Amino acid sequence: MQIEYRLSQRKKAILDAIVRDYILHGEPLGSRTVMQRHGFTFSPATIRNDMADLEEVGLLSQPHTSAGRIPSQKGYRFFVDHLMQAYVPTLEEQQFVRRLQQTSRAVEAVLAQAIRILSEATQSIVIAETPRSQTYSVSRIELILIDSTSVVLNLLYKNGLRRHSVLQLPHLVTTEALTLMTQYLNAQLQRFVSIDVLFHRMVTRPLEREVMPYQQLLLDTISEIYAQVQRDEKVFLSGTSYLLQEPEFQSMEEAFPILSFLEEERVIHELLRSCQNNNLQKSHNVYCLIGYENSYQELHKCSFIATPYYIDNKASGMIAVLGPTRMYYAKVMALLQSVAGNVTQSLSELFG
Amino acid sequence: MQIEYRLSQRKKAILDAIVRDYILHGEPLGSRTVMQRHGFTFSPATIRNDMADLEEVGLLSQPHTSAGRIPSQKGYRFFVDHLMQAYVPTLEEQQFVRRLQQTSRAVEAVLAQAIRILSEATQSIVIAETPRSQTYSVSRIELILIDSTSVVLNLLYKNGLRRHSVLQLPHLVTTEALTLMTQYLNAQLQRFVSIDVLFHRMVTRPLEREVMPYQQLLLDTISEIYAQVQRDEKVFLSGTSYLLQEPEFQSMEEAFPILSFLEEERVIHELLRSCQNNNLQKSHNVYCLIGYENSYQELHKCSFIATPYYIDNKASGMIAVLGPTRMYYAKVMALLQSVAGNVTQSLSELFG
DNA sequence: GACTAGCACTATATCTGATAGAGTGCTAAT
DNA sequence: ATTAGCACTCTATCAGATATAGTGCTAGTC
Repeated sequence: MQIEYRLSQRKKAILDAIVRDYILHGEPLGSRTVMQRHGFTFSPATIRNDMADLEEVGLLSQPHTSAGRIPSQKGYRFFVDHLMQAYVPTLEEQQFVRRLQQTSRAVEAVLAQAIRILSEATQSIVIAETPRSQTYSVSRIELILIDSTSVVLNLLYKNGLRRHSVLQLPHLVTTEALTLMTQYLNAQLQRFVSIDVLFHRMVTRPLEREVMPYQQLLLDTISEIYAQVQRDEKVFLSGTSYLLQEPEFQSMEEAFPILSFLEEERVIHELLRSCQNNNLQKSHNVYCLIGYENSYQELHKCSFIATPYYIDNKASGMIAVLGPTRMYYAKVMALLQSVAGNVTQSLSELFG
Repeated sequence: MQIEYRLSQRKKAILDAIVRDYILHGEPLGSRTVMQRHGFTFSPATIRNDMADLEEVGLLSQPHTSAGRIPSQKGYRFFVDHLMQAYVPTLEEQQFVRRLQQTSRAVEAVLAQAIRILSEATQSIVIAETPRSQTYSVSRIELILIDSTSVVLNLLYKNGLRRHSVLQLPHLVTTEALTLMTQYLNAQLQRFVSIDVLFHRMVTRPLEREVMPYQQLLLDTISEIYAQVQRDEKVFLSGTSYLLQEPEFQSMEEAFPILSFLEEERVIHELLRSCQNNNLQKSHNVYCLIGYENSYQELHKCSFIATPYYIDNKASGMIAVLGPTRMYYAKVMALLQSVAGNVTQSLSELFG
């Protein structure tokens, strides 16, 4: 992705000016305008020549012959990688984003509020996922019988957090069976460290002889636990309607596929996960997919900026901004990081 | 709302034809077209005169002088109330809608699937709310201590359902305190029947002397229980992007306010509840708000069709379809009722 | 009196051509 | 290497012409 271009300082300056200006105004830039608006001392003709060169290497493009130039997707990429200056949020923005501080006690509520704030601040679509189950590693499982088919599942995490929930089992359970299962599951957990691994082992391999009588019950239980741990994995969306305010998405042919795409929770999940799984390079400390770099065809006219939030020093889930490729990258990246930082902090207080 | 018009049979037939045709094709109808497409034996001139009369009483309108007529919102209302024939779903539709039958065990999953099916079948936005807390009436509360600050809350409902959840209390609790509280709460519940009433009494009036030592704990507990019961009240949305496929919502000025409106969960809740609260007249057995009849200004160009689903013979929550006023009312109403019926059935099996 | 044929009238949509404006590319001069 | 100048190109916009779809009204018919 990172292509090297040998560009003169002047060409870089021109490209930089065009990208910044286009992001702001959304209109193709002619050579005269570039000169006037950005205080260049060369003549328009010089700029024209440079622009022609920049177009040749694919960093700029022209909607039609007699229009000005606009950045190509490669142009945005070069800008983000080599030209972009960090954005310093205004005081208002800082305060606005910091409203997250005093928060409620549920992870979901923190995230819901965070994406709302961020989508309002950036006037873009914001996506977040709840913490992935792998990130809290379970240190102990406790099962407490409350009636013949319900048990309290008490998960103790390495980070000190504990979470209770109630399992509804399909069979009758006895206290003895439960005690045995608890011991067995904890012993297994010691060996295999994570619920995910444990679950997959238990459903694919035969069980030890001593617990064979409880085989069905045990499998049901671990499945319920696993489901419980997975169930909470949700996706939050905010600000989808902002997309319609962008001039490039005014017409329904452009907007419809994207809004449809966002209705598929499963796919959004995939997208959020793909960043970390594919070991994507970070730009300015965030994951950044510009246009075609995104493997989802529906998002080829969008840019996607994502960064994780942390629980217990582990990247636990993603927060992402989705907007047109003509996006105020510097600002979005700054505010996104700021909000993700606040989320990390809120959650660590919550789990501390 | 129900205005009486004295219309000749012929005028009714013409209005009926125009509304049905416009719903299908979306284009204004001229007198000739009405005659040809709907097999009228009168001449266009006659139809023209009738159309002029229908316009005069406000049932039709004309986009501009030399265009055909389209139904006004009053026209749709008259159509729905007096002209519309019930729609009989095709076999495919019946099968499609019936896919809900084999369902999962969670209320949320049933609703999520139901609105997805319905929005696909009607190609419209569909909204549903989770069952309102009042509708399950709680017959007994059980509290079981599992560690010093967590208790299992076991709610037994009159309909036989039981729901477990875990409360996280802000203070330490002892077994004795818990026993006392359980007794007290159940006694109160006997008197005041519903959790809502009980909660509101407890927070607004002084407590009995015998439980005064536990005042704070008791208030925290009832608040947590109430919050627990309320927390589940969510809104599900499906098919928002279908709105953009309607010709009347192609331009972002039209579509944006509606999509923004739908991002406010709170307001949707209000809307869904307002139907039953305001004791709205039903048309064809469903609630139906056409255009301006809706009190939310953002929805003045939409029609809203809603019907409750039932748990334990009580209307427990709403399912609704939102679309343009130019909506295939008969079909939407039929499919909506069919899906709502299936939801009622699925939930009653779940709770049986 | 209810209906209809005929016609003048009107508004929109669509096409055409003309014009202005913005911007380019190229050439020749500095 | 840079720039001034100029011919060229494409788009947007406007005016005018035309076709089309529809109406309303009048006068005549059953």
